[in-house]
Amino acid sequence: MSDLDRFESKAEILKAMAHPVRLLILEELVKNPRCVSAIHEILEVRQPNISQHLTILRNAGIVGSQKDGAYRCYFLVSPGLIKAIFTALNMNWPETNIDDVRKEFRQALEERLQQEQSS
Amino acid sequence: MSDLDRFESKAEILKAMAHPVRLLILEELVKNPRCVSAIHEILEVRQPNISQHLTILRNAGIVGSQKDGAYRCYFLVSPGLIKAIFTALNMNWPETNIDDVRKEFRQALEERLQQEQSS
DNA sequence: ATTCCATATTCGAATTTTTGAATATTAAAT
DNA sequence: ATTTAATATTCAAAAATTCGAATATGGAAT
Repeated sequence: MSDLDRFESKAEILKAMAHPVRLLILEELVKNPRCVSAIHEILEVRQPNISQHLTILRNAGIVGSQKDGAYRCYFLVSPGLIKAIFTALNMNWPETNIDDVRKEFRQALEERLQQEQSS
Repeated sequence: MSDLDRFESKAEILKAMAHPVRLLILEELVKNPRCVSAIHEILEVRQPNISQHLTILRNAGIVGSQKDGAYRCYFLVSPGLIKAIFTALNMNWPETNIDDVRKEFRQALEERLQQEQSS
């Protein structure tokens, strides 16, 4: 497994989430499973487009679906994952102090130069 | 602020992260600030392409940079956010049980139908 | 001054994403 | 059987992404 392959599937998940409409859908599904028309009601987006976005989420393994009569119920496959990402995005994270960076960087740079010499 | 606008900037962050090369870069920056050539060494990708990916991360506000002589040091603006997302992606989350979903869905569906009647 | 090293930018082609429009499918209701 | 409601699919055009190739910039070293 190459180094890049390790991130293939994670990039897929993030890419599938990386759209405002799909985030809104996911926010709703965090609360409850929902059918398409319920999602349609809270989103000024045409129904076929919602189905298209749901297909993207399904193909990424983020949502699953289950038929119930004429309705189709969508739900989160791993609610914990989605909740954790939402929580992370909603948090007020401290930002890096630029002076700390400079020290760390110098150190990392020196390490790299030493390795270069020893090879 | 429309409902969709609430997710505009979060989608931007996720989109910027949603690429294997950029995830690998971020994984490295979680450990230490790094210059472009250090990143280049651990990634079989041409240097201009790495700069392009770094530009995407910078435009999304995910990384910052600081000149140091001929080098340019890249670092995470909010390391906590990136770490939290990595942690979430690396966890082994339990998956939804389909039978639980059915109950929840029925309930949500009924709520929706009642609201419809009352309006 | 010139060369070398680190990094950035520009351009263009290939690919992918996005969305509306139209249409199809399937189950429920009459 | 038709109609209606819920959802999905297909197609096409516009927009955005990706990445290599070539080139540019700017600092360091000789």
